[in-house]
Amino acid sequence: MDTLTTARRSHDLPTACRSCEARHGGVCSALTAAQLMELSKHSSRRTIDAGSEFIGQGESVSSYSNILKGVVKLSKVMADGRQQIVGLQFAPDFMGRPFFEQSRMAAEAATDTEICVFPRRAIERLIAETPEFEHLLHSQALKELDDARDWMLTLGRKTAQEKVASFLSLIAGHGDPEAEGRSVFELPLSRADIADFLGLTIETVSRQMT
Amino acid sequence: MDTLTTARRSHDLPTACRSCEARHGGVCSALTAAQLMELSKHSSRRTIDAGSEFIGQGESVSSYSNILKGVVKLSKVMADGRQQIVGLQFAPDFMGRPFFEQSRMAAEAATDTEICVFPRRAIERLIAETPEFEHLLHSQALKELDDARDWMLTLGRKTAQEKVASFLSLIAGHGDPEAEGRSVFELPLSRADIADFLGLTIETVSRQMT
DNA sequence: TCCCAACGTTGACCCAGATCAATTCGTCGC
DNA sequence: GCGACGAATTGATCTGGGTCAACGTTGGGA
Repeated sequence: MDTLTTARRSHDLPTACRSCEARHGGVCSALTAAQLMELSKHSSRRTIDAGSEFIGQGESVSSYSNILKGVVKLSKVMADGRQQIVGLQFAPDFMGRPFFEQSRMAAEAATDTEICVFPRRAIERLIAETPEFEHLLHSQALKELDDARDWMLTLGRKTAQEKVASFLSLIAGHGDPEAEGRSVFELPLSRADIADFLGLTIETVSRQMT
Repeated sequence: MDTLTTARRSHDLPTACRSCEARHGGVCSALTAAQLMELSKHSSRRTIDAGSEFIGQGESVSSYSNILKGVVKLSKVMADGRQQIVGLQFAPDFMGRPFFEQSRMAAEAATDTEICVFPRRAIERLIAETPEFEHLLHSQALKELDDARDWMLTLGRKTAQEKVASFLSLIAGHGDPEAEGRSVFELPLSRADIADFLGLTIETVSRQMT
């Protein structure tokens, strides 16, 4: 794509989308300027503080969203309180389970997070009328499925030490590209979160880190 | 859909598809008779004996397939031999990772299995030209993702006893509908397979079953 | 400045499930 | 019918990681 086209296009873009990270890597990249304009009329930005849960397990949700900044934990809780994190999402991931209104897990901000929220109806219309949009959602779902299956191997067959190592390598892979090559990086999750992600206890995580 | 339409349509169908289970529940249901006819020219049936691996981990695959009968295990193996089953597929599931040629896991028939094999190219053309086809693939991917995440909770947080119970309930749910309500049903997997699925050893599985 | 609460680390002990080993069951070929 | 081999069960023992408890450390609020 040449710079001229990009420049002309961005002129027609909704203000909110002009400098949006999700505009390029995310699902919005499948949309025309006109579709973006229409969608942006019904969408809104929202910031979420670290630690606050914004979708509850079993809750019925009438919106989808894109992550613009931050890390989101997807987790499942059992009746007795045992918890397992089943996915981590980073910008510019799309959040929400297409074609199913009830959420089968909770979503909680692991760091301070910013999202762009779309009404369910608007997204479903776009899916129906723009095959390229569904294609991107499909690709993301396949990517998440690959990740989930890799993680099943970690959960089922690795030792505590290997689990922690796998976690660190996962985080390093999603880290700030500016920190690339650096030997120190920031952990977006607390020990308790890491434990829930790895199927361990916080004590074991702590011991393995030392 | 009325019976007349069905009857007329099935007249135009490729012989192989006439009595195919996957014709209705599976991805083929998104295709027109003409597309099916075209696809069937390049596709072939294949039977696989229980226990034989037909896609190796890391192998590059040039075909997709539909399961017509039987149960298929998807598994990941570590360098030292530790193995984890990361998915089970039943008729009429579609098998293969769209848009990615290299298989990240092995596929092995758990029971005697029959599949309908399609060349990669033919499927990718269909995806590109038939949004409804990609929609069904997308739906199946989302379903598999839901299953994988449920299983992560089982692997990470349940006791051996709960794992076995979850496994039995999973199998019962996919069982022969004719056996519905029956208190006895057949296990399509060996103890070793169950252990690999649950992240346990065969001894533990055996003890929990008693 | 000093609390206090949340988070993290460290230690002592224990148990679920792994490991190792022996035995039984089932089914196939002869 | 009879070995023989693989799958399943059963038993004895060991250990990785869970549990419980005490103790830093950090940071925000009065």
